[in-house]
Amino acid sequence: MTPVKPSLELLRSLSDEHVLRALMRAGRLTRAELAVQAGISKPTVSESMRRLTEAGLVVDTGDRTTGRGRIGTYYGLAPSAGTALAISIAPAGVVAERLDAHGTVLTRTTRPLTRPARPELVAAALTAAVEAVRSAVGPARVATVSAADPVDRVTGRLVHLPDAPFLVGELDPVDLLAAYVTGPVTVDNDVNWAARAERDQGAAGDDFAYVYLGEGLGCAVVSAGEVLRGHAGLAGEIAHLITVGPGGRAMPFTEVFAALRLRQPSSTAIDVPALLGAGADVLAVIGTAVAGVLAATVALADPAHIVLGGPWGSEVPDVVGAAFAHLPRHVPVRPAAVADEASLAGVRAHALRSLRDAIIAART
Amino acid sequence: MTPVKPSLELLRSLSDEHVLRALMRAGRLTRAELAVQAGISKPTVSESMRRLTEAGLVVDTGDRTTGRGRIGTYYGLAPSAGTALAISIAPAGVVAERLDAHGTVLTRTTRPLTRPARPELVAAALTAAVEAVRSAVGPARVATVSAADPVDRVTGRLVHLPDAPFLVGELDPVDLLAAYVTGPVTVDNDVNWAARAERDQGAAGDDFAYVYLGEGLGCAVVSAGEVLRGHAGLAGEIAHLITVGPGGRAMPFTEVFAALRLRQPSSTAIDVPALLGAGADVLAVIGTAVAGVLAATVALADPAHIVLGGPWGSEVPDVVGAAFAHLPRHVPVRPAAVADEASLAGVRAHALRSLRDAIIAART
DNA sequence: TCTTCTAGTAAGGAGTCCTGACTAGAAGCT
DNA sequence: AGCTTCTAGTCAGGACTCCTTACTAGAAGA
Repeated sequence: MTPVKPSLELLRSLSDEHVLRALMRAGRLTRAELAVQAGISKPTVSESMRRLTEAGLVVDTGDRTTGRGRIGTYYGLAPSAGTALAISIAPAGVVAERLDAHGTVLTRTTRPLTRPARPELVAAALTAAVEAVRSAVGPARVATVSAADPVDRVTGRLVHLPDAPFLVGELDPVDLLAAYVTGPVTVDNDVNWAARAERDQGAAGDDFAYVYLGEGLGCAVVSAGEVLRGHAGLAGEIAHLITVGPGGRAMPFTEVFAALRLRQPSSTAIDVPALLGAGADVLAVIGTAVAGVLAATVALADPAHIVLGGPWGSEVPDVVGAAFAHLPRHVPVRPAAVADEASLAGVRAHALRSLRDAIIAART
Repeated sequence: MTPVKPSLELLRSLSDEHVLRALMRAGRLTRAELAVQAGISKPTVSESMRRLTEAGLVVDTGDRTTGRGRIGTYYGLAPSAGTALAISIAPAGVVAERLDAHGTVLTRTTRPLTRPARPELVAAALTAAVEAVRSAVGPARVATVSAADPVDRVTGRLVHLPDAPFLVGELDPVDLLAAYVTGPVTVDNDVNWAARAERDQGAAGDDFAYVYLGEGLGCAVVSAGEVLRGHAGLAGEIAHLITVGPGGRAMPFTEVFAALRLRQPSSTAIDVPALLGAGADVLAVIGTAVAGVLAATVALADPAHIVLGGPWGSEVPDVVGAAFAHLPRHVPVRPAAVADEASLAGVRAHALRSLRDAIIAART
């Protein structure tokens, strides 16, 4: 709505941004190559390089071209330009990775967790993991965090919803990580990150829904390439969505598993092994219940198709698909394409984008 | 992701855009006032004005300042800069308005429709209405259309969904209006436009859901200020959402009204007068059914609150609110703030934005 | 050894924005 | 009435950015 003010400073800043982004993509380039990549004339690139090297963001890598003509000098991002933290917090443990602006994973560490998760132990594991991937060049610029619980959109804190299992527990990642990072800390739900990974890597397109079925139940709606977050960040928490239960009774999704006695003792978490070992009749009931959830998703969000992920979500697409096909409006159901550390993949991609933006913005 | 190429042309274009937008906001301004409004120096404004008057987008309005110092000349957008069409197509009739770039309604006409709507009659009424608001200065640049049926996101055609009433019928507004407009024709569902009007004018915020309850059933989810459209544009078509019916049975929303015998004869449209005259027990069932829909909306989209609109939606917030309050996750329910021609209000706002963008883009 | 080719720099031109000074012209004050 | 004050718009000059063209340095190939 309000376009930026026209000024010569804007032009200069855009030139620098083009040069930096080209270097981020390619790793190292000569001035001549940069001119081609960035679509800018050689003299202008030279001017920009002078500014960026002075600012300490770009350095001569020492490498030289070998070819016909005069040897060229390769330039690349300075190591001190900054790194990003990509972190995943799940009931099984904490994973922390440090990335540079090219997207390379520099360090990685994991810290197991015991169950049930106790807040102070989770916090300690998180801090320890971050300490372990510390680097010599100084603090990271940005951090991106995936958590296996609902996340408050504004504060980034983990939230406990009624009748949903609290897998990770009371935690404030923004507060814990503030000391290790100079820029923004982004926190979101693991299902949302997995959906973003599916969008980026799978052939999922820009409008689909990702339904996660594990101990907890979650859903991410991707519309026009963006994950729907909602007012408080609790979009996709489908535990209370009303669907078809045993005997055709209407009941909240989570209570279907209570009615089928598929919950873990003294918890609202689903007993996944028991579910996977259940008989065909029980699975049919589950299929119908999931199909009801899918019907709601299709009615409200109109996805091109639905991706099923999670420990048991990837095991039941046929049962669910069969029940779903009976409904008047249905769309294809397919298992997730990104299976291995799906949410961490989404976190990495965001951390990289966020780091690059931070570096671009850093040059005053 | 890909920033624009830095060039002096970019600067010039930005200056012109600032000047044009200031003129659109204020109506008429002197060069000195423009310099202040647009945040640009006086000589630069003069240069920009020279270009824009040459392009025919800006004219001397003939007015002069009266004040202490030298008299100034007021400049304004040229009438030939362009106009926009704002159109609403509902079962009751077609409304067409012509707006200028300041948002003033220049002409307005309505064409009644007989029921049930027949496609060729609707098309004729639409064409007649557009002809009636024709202006002497030439064709409109853009058109924005609201239709009381689901709209295909890509083609703009009206779509008939199973078990939903087809109120307007087979119609291709983009094709019909192409002859009257040089720029884009935007078509969307009336509920989506009403939700946008609610966002702009009411105190609805940027994350809410608008549930429309009339002869047809609709819902618009506004997230981060944007209306969720979905893959084919059919997001919010809640007729098949599974909810609680009579006797606690799970059934699609639309079938609740069939079970209660509240449908119009030989149609899936709801008999609104009968519904409003129904007894407390029937209303309680309806309240529970709507609450089930709201539960799905809250679970999937996490709105800050829910707005109820439509002929009978604004009559039942208490009944619905009571049933909704029993559910574990509920949010405030309120009637719509924009009651009168809500969707046309949303259409107008979009037509204005679209026209302004088209004018900005027009200056090559 | 000479030619060919390429990386990087230098020089000059075009274009844009800004500041500050200047002119024209009307309103208000004495 | 005449002077002062104030404002709209223009002019001149400076700073800056980008581009094209030409040039230099230096290595590989013939």
